[in-house]
Amino acid sequence: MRTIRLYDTATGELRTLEPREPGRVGIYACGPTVYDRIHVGNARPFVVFSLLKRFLEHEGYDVTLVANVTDVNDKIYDAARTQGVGSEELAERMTAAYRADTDALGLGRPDHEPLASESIPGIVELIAALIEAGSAYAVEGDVYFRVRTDPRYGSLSGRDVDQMDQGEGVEGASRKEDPLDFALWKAEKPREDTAWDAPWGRGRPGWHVECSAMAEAVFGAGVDIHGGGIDLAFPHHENEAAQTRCARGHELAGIWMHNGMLETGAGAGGAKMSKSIGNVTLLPDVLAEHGRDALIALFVGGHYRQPLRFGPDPLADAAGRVRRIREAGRRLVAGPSPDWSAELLERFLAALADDFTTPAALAAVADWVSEANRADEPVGRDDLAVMLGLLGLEALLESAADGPAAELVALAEERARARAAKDFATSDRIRDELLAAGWVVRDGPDGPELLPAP
RNA sequence: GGCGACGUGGCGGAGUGGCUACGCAGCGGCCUGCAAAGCCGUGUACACCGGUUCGACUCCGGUCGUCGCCUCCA
Repeated sequence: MRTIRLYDTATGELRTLEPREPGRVGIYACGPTVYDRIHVGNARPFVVFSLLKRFLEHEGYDVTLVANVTDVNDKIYDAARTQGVGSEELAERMTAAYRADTDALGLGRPDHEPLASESIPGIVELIAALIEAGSAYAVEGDVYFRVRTDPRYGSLSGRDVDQMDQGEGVEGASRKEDPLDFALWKAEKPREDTAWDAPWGRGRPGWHVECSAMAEAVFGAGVDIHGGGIDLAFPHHENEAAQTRCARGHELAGIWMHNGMLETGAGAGGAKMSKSIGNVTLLPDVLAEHGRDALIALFVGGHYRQPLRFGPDPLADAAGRVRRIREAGRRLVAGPSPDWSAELLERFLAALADDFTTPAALAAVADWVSEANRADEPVGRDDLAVMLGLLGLEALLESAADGPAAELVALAEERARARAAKDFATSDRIRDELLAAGWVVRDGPDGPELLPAP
């Protein structure tokens, strides 16, 4: 196994991955709150952590990836009320949509996808432990986390508790001992249609506590990598970390790994893609219009920690990259790759081992493609298949499922005859007809062939 | 205001104290009846100002600017 280094948000530096249990890596990635279809920004962590899992497995680790779904939340109550449906019904429908949308990315599923609504016993137990430890208190059916009992609070996101904005949240402000405190449990309210019994009263969990509970349900005492979007670092992950620390006496995560945001708009800087801003593009729409390969190529074309410009132009760039790789793939043969490939494969893997730098890995792929295109001998595809597989682009080596219809083949043959007779007017006319039917004619040394039009 | 990330060639985007990243687009050429695909060649790039150094795009300080978080957010 090579040394793998990842940037840890908590320490602000690259750290060597040293799993708690040798050979096994646990990853917990925060998933979406399901009150609507997910947008492409939500897809980034799904892609990043799915691909990280592939790489770690390639390096010989046994990897368990957990990505939760938040299905109990104020937003869900609000959306359900607006639509006049039950919140459970909406959450179930949107969870199914989330699964379908991420399935379409073609990266497989995480090993576990716990739901908050199915994790209540563990959540209640964790809250009880916090109350027992003096780090939480019940007030009128709510339970709040006592932030100042955690001396390390703020260490993940680099904040000083005493300098934090003391702005009062509207909710529960009068019941909190300290404005910094946050809700672990919220007492049932008249217009909410899901609630569970708990020792301090009927209600439902706060957002942050579910992740601490679900992570320990799968991994026990801590997880090697805990991740999600950088916008979750505070307060969500900070609060998760505090809960686990105060209830269990150990850190929740070894390495905190956060992906950057998608940005929209042209020019220098953009605006974060966000449901609250309303500049979102739904994942299924992107997949339908541009295909999953272009989207994944766009994602791996940037470093996961950096903000990524999203829009038609970046997608078109990515599509161009995809096209070139696919073209090269058409000329490859099955079997081991030539000697020159080893160095490029190593460069590729080293790039991933160095804070999962997929753009540098992709550069190795590009160089591999150039080398293969230059080769006079048939080139074996094995190493390229490994690299593309680790980037989630294995489909680029698959040939088109269906060939052209019989009448188009006949047309192409007619054109070949015209061309042989140097009747170029006819052959060019037929070529246009074929193009209109969605097929490009390419006259190669072995005769013409029909390819799906881009 | 506080904290964090960052400012690289037309666009996107890695990286490094002295040596071609890479992709897309462009230009010239080869190949082709013409295309397409491919190949070859081609770009005074590193926000600004100081400092350290034999040498900085790369280190240090400052300035300006962008983005994120500080409220739900991947």
